[in-house]
Amino acid sequence: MSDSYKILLVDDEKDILEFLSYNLRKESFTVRTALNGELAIEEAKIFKPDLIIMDVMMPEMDGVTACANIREIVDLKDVLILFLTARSEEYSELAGFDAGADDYVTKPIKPKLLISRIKALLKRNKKKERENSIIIGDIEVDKSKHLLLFKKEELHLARKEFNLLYYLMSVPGRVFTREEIISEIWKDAVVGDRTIDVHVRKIREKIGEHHIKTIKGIGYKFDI
Amino acid sequence: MSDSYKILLVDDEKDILEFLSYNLRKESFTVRTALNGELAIEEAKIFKPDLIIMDVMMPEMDGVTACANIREIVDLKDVLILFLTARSEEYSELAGFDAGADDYVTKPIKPKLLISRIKALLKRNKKKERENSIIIGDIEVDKSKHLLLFKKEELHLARKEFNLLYYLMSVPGRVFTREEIISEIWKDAVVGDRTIDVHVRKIREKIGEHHIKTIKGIGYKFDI
DNA sequence: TCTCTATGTTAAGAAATTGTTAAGTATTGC
DNA sequence: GCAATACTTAACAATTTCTTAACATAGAGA
Repeated sequence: MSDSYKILLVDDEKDILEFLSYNLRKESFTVRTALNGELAIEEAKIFKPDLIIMDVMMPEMDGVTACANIREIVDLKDVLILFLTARSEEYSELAGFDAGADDYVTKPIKPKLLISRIKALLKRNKKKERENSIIIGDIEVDKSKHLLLFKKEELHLARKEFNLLYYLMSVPGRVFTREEIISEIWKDAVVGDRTIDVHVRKIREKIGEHHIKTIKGIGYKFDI
Repeated sequence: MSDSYKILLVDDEKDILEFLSYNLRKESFTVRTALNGELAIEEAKIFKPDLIIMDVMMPEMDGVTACANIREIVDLKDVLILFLTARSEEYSELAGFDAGADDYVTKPIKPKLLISRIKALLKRNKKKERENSIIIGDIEVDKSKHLLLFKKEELHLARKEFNLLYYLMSVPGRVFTREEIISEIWKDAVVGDRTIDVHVRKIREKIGEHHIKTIKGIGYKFDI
């Protein structure tokens, strides 16, 4: 998996924390631990993990309560939460899902299974998040929102401009020929020679000159 | 559970279908069955179940493929899907979640466990559905009460206006195309070009101009 | 350096899209 | 069935987007 996901482990048994930490770090996750729900919340606020793996039964504050509390925190409301439960605790499962858990795994824990579950969870989540959005340097384009953020400022691009920028940014650094651009943005329509240039100019007006480079005789490319 | 949820059972072994049907009907679920993925899709289109319980390994079309296909069907994209897998098929689990499964249960099946899982799933889902109140900034819409609070003041929106606003607010910031809006609000009916605009205008009259943004050439979006 | 060609720039107006209004049609509740 | 409300349409206005044409400029190769 790409750039090291952060996982917060929460269990009151140190043996389990160590055992899981070892296995997760071996998979190159970044791991931190907490001994109960209360500590977990404090740690989560600072650590901002991608995933919290938490035992349901814990002293001080149990997993379900902790989970519900975490969901109230704006910064953490999208964090993934996976519960560990003893095989018999069927009740927990229900309560856990109600509190907003994303998955649960029954003890005794098989590391291999747990890791495949974790990867599945992270993958599902990633897919949702990044479907339409391209972020490069200080430029972010989101197709589903038709949004261009340039230095965190929202700018408006007309449809053709937006599609053109999005197309160029889809493979940064790659040169797109004029023919490719026309067949992507204008489909079958016939347009004059200067049309692309004018659109490029308008984009450059908004995000600066240097991001879209002209490759004379060939086409254009997006560069950082 | 309230008014009899509909469950579609899919397995190539008739014994299992009968065994599960019996147990589920005892819990007063409405049950139908299918013998493979292909038949399941056909049945699901008509039956519109709340939940599909499907074996991963099946002839004709396996569960994962069927699941992926079902997720493509608009009417069925929110149906719950629970997989049955042999204990050893760890692979299936991964593939299943990828294809959009909501849960899975390993064989051999313990009816009691399965039913508690089913209830948990349905409960989770119901909770989501019932949370049909959206609060964004000083605007609150509650679908079940057909209520619009704007700056704590109760305003009246006609049905189409309400549905349109609610739809746009369901994913704030996301642009909904005119086609999407029409197929959501008008279903199959054919309406003229200006109809949407007129409704948008009426909503804007009530909640102000800037919340619903026009993205020329694409559609509309709700923004804070 | 000169020349040729590809691209940059500008402004104008054509084209496309949406906004607005009012009137006509349909639906709903009583 | 009537009145009131909701919804749709059509005509036209307003706005934005897109393209073009004319000319300017830059860069590669002779």
